[in-house]
Amino acid sequence: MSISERQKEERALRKERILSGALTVFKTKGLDGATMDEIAAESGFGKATLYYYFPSKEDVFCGILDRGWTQLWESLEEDIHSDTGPRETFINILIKIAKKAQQNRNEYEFMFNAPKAISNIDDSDQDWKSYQHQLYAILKGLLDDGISQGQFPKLDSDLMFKAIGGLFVGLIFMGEKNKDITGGDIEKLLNQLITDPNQP
Amino acid sequence: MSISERQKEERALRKERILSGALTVFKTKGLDGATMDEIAAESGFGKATLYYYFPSKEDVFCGILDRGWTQLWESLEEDIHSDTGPRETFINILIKIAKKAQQNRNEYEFMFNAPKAISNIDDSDQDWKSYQHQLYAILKGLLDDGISQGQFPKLDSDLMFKAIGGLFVGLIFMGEKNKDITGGDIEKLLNQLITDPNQP
DNA sequence: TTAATATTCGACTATTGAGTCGAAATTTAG
DNA sequence: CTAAATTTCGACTCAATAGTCGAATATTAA
Repeated sequence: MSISERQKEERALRKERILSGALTVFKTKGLDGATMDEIAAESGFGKATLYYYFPSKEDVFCGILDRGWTQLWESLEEDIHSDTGPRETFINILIKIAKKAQQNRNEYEFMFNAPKAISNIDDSDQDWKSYQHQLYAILKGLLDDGISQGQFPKLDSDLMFKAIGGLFVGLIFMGEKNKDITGGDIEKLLNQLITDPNQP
Repeated sequence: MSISERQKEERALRKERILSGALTVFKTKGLDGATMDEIAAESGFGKATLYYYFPSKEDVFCGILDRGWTQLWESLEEDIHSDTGPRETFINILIKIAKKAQQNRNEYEFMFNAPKAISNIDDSDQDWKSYQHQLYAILKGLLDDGISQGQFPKLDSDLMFKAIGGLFVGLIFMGEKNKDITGGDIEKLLNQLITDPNQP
């Protein structure tokens, strides 16, 4: 008579609920401004209950990142393993991330910005970090291949990666306005700004 | 027998010392992680002395931003008022900022990233904010002009501004490596990535 | 029904850190 | 030299908040 499947699911659902509440509070109050009391109130539990599901505030925090990066990674796998050329794959992935980021802006803003604001004892033994690194490695690889195949301007790929990464983050997250950027906009921008030397 | 000129200067110097110490602590501990005790220790004063020079922690914080944005603004004025075309002026300014950012990386990282981490009662009555806005307005204007003169790709200038802003920040601040990007690199990247339709 | 198990929670504790206080040391000016 | 003004500071207060405790409630399984 161990825990039933349904019990597991409900527990997971409650965890989700807490993570959502936490995200809301983090968004409005910032990482340190958010208190466990507020998160508890927002998610509809007593504070002590939070600690029944998560051992610490930091674990709530990492829970959000884990969920986000895992989901993102999974949703990208088909694109990653497609057999289109590096340039197309690269751009497809960026567009897909952009779309997901627009649908869940708070979550993605958190995923992309929050980690910088930590200096804790997380010697990269966090799940989300491995997903993040894998994704970055894939993108870097596509960029390298694309450059060597002449599909991108011939530039140092590290530099290019930084530039595109920054460009991308700026595009999605900069500015208060929520005038939605369409997938088309992003595609156009990427194609305009990252010129393909083969297409004159 | 009011305060002498020398006294004023020394006081300003002590303030500088405190700001530098604060910057060091902010860099290692983060905005909220940094304590006034640490800042005091780092800058070589007792804590109470800090409060003799700055009324609150937030004022220390804003002091750094004020100093940074004011200096940056002043150092850019000649470029802003030069009579080169919009594209060239635009790129010159970016290159200049990049160079300054490399010389004072901590300060500039703080200037560009820290403000996001605040949600306080600073209804834009801060000096630094006005300098920041002015600078952004100038850049936006140059971009608009450049686009209408056909010196940039024909794209929505808001979008373009976000993209270039992000690209720039990514280029300077992303990645842990401190392999210095040369001014030449940046110029090359800007010219490669932001293609000039007139130069085929 | 009943006992074990799982879940919930408000009140409490313990720590941390911003800002204050009043007194001491130093500098200035006459 | 002396008194006023300036500068310095360690010790203290006080509020905020992460995390704990033990008891209460709800659910499950037999």
